[in-house]
Amino acid sequence: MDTLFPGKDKMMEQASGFFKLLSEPVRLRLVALLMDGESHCVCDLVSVLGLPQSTVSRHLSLLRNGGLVLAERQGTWMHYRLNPDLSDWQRQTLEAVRQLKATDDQLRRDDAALNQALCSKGGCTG
Amino acid sequence: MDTLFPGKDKMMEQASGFFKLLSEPVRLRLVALLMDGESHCVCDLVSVLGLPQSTVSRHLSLLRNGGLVLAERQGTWMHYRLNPDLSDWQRQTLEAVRQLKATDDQLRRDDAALNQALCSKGGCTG
DNA sequence: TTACTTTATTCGGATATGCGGATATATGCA
DNA sequence: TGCATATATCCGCATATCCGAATAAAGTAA
Repeated sequence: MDTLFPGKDKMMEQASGFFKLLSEPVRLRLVALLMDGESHCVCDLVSVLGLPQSTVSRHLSLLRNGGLVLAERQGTWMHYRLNPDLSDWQRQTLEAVRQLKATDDQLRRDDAALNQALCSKGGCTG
Repeated sequence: MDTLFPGKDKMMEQASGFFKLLSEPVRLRLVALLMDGESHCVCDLVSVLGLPQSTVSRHLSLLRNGGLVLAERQGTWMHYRLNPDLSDWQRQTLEAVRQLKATDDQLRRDDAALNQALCSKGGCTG
């Protein structure tokens, strides 16, 4: 079941579990990518991160399990997006991540790569 | 040297490392306690958390190593406090923790216990 | 059904993390 | 010096975490 927190108190567990989800570079990159408010399929995320599909899928599964993201099937594709119903302190933490994105090279590269990927698929300029 | 992040990219490492520090219940409780803006000796923190001194000291050492808290010797005692010079996104994250404190039973109990401990030492009502 | 695409899960192994008793260090004081 | 207090570190051990190739599962279309 991919634990990421076996059993502790209760709310503390939830709180530290939330931070634990963000404490892994791949997951932090994924969350940062999903902060554009859109849904994205696993394949796009895989191509942006440049990591094995199993790795990305596993981390997405953990994020989903922790309630940070939602998943929705659309045909063959699974689309992930941020969970809009987070608690206040969780939302505020994600705002901190948004601020981090402004200065972190890796996260900015990821963002650019995602836009690039979406362009070559759908056509960009709207 | 107590790793808590062996070697990765760079800023990402710092960012996820920051969240990793908060992802451990004991450390989260410590950070929450130190958010009163005061310095506290290890012994007080030990008595509040009700955990072995070695455990508390080890976690404080990790927090210090990660730049989240500062330590200052005062005679026999070592006083820990939050590092006031954090980056914006880090400060915002701590604000989220402050919000969490408002609703988390464990963290509130800790706060009460700390005040209690300080009272029986120094005299309270000031 | 078969073939193909996308995603999820399994598996073994390397590494990281947390624990807490025991011990080492540091400081203060007589 | 010797003793007491406070803190840091060491140590072995249990558990958690991560990786990524391989495989399974789910959907689509012929």
